[in-house]
Amino acid sequence: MAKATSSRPGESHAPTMVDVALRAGVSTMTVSRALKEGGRVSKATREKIMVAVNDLGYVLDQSAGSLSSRKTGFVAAMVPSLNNSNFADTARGITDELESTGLQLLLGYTDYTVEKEERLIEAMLRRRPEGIILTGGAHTERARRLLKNAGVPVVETWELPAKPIDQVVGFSNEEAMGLLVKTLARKGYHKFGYIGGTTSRDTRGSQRREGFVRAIEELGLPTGRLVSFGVPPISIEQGGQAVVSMLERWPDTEAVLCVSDLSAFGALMECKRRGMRVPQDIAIAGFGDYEVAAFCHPGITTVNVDCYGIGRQAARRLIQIIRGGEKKHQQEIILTGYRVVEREST
Amino acid sequence: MAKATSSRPGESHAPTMVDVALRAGVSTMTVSRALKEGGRVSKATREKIMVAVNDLGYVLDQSAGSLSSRKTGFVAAMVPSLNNSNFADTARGITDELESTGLQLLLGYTDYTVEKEERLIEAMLRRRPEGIILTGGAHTERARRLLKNAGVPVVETWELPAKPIDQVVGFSNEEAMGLLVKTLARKGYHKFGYIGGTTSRDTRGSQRREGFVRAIEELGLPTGRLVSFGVPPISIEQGGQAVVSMLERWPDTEAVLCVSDLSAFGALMECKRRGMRVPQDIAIAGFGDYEVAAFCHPGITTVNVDCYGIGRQAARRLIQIIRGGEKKHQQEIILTGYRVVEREST
DNA sequence: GCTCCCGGTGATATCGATAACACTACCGAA
DNA sequence: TTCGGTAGTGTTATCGATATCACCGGGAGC
Repeated sequence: MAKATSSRPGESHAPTMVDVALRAGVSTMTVSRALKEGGRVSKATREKIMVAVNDLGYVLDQSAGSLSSRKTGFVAAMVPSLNNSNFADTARGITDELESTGLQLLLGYTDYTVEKEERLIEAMLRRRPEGIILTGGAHTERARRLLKNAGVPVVETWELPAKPIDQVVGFSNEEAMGLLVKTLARKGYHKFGYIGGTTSRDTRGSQRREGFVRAIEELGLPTGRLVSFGVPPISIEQGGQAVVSMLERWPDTEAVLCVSDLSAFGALMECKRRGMRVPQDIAIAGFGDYEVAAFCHPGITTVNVDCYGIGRQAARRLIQIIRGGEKKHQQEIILTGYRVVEREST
Repeated sequence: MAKATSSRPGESHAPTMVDVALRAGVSTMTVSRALKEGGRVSKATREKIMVAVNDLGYVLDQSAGSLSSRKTGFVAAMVPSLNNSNFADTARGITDELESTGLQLLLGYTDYTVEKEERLIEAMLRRRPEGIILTGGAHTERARRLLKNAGVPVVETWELPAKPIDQVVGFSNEEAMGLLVKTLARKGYHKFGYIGGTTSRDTRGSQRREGFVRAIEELGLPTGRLVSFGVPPISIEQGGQAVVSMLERWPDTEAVLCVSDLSAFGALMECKRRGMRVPQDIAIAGFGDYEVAAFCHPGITTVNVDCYGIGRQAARRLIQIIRGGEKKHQQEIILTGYRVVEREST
């Protein structure tokens, strides 16, 4: 019999499992089992319990549950920004993959800084997540230490870090941008310019820029046409301003590659506003294959990245490790695809 | 003295407060106080404790903390979609407002359905959030019951529900769309068309449509030019397809109003692709003032909504209630602003 | 007929923190 | 001197669930 440590009739605090157990005439342990997936409880008992649960409007308290089971059911994920549709897709991929597993996402955004990321990691770790998903491979030393101590699987995404913490799901931004350059060079473009943000906060942006520079050098094309404008993530408006600056300094530029589709779109609109023909007068390409790139006029050539897939695969890998119970799991590096999408802007 | 219920040397599970207390030579209670904001602990003791915390790499376990303090520090928020920059802004507003308070956001997306919202609410309630933020006023009966039982403050946002659950932070979508119609009518447009999604899943979309219809009727303008296309949220591509359908059925339409800027952008691009001049041949307006509307060419006339402010104010109101400890708080309805932004597309 | 095993259930001991209260110095005011 | 007040600390009792082990009855296998 369950102990009668229940609510006094007058007071109405939220019902607990004890209340349910009393009402159904069973022990709390049986209630606990009935509310779980694989709980071995007879059909009759389960029904009694469900009736009691509905009558009382009982909702399981997972805070208490996680304490005793030592499983919180949380997965923490950090993205640079919630407003970037690429990362929003990744977040959606994570959520969708987690949905069937009963794991819940703790989502935070770092605003593209490792300092905020560090604080966020610390806050998240207080919730004892069973796995952690990060964007990129740049972290503070302290963040690395915290993650190591936490002893939970970590997935870095969207890049191929030189010194991975644990798991990786991503692609080489450098190679992807290099592929874009080569694709356009093959079409006959010769004088390439690059538009990106000013600082190195956005490591993916820096890698794309490096990929651009290296590809240009390898192909023996004119170098040096690099415009840095605005703190990442560089906006549509800043893309427009940057292309103006590009044309002032190097008016004969034939093709402008941008760190993202948003800046490319801004550049495109600014060129059209100035009466330039795209791609006849100037070709423009972006990165990320945002929806706007496909449906603006002319459509923007870009690099499509499997954002949603990155999220799903990162989550899937975490689930494997968490549910697999591998004590010492293998490091795994999962490459995700990308491809150049050629449209009318080049 | 603290009891010595600590880890055996060989095994290395994560350190607990007991480990810290032992190492610092104090009780766990003192450690707990030292790690809290307003904890009254002597400077010397706090320093000893901090040394121990760093040595051990200790991180507070909030799961355990919330159980005993009966405060989880969670706020749950549900938005229709993570990929919509308007809602992303709201989510950012919530996060930013919560940041300084130590409250943490549990974010979920409903995919524009009340059924998924209901499941999400149930899942969130298991985490015992101290407050809940919803988008819109349409919920299942069961969801309403769950929320009532939970006994925590609830904020509905982005609309003015006819039957509010508790707090409200939003505006009238109907009036906002009506204002847009009247503004354009004043410029001389006469034959108005409307483009929106097919179902009523998107209640804000339905309200905007109603606002459109009512304004047209009040002004005595030609009615009936309504195109429904695609399941909300209607995409850029669908906006383009919808405007084609509009022009086929009512070729003399002078101004097309769209449920959102994305569909307006799609419509705009499709018109340009077909060689139409905007606004001379056809005027186009959207809703939401997305970044793309401001920087595409021509810029799209739209209704600016304070998305970020909705998030901040919703969170602020929750914090007031939570921290204020008002047992029976007042219902409050906070109106957020909107304004028509006229650009070249009309 | 006797084990053995297994489905179904209950009792007990935690999980890791904090609330609440108790206690000790030590201060200044009456 | 005595008393109240306060800063700093410790002790104890939970918070609400679940892991674990124990127990019981009945069918299968010999």
